[in-house]
Amino acid sequence: MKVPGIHSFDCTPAEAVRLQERLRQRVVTGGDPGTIRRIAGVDASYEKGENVIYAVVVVLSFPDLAIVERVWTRQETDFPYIPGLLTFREGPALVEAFEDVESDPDVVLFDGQGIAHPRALGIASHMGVILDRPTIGVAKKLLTGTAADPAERRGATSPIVRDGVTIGMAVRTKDRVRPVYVSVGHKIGLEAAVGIVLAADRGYRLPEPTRQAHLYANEVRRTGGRSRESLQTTLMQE
DNA sequence: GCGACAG
DNA sequence: ATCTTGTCGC
Repeated sequence: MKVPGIHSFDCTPAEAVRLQERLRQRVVTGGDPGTIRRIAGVDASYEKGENVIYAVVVVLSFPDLAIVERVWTRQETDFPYIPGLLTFREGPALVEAFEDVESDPDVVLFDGQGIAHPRALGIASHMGVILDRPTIGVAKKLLTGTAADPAERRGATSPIVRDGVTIGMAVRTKDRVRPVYVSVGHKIGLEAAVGIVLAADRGYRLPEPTRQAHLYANEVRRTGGRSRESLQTTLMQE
């Protein structure tokens, strides 16, 4: 994929906050991707004590959700994990991974927040602006705002509210299992985002794109991308 | 000042 | 995110 370099990630935490406040104005919080044929999931994994990050992008067909492409990258990071500044830690590696993606995903799911963020620019929104394509944030925990617990049945929802404004939706993707927190990333509305997350879920807490990305990220970290399953992708990158 | 705090 | 086995419950 062509990823137009919008800005540099080389900055201090204070500069990062200012950049977020500027970029938030470029986020489009409405719309609908239309017919979806390809949906991608993104995730990152780390080497325990070192500053090494493995970032992956997994593209699946939709609505059948069969894996059609998997890309991974290994990169060193300097930026520490700071709540609210996750993109500055994982962004560089993610951009590198996306540059190797050959498919053309209609929407991308991220492991983290979209606009349900202190400055309305979680990793899904930020990357959405960088990639200029529809994105959705699917987080396992809230960063800001509050939400009542959704009914226990799969499909139940409850709005994530902050200052009286709905910034996302707690979504029960599996009966009696903790909900995931969905928020608009870029170029999509909340209703469409929730519908896509549920349509991309196959009975696990996490929707397939994100779940597969998580599994793959751990696989390449533990095997150095040399496992049998990823041999083909590995050879293509070498 | 104190507590909270995506991955 | 990562370090880690079995175990209780649907």
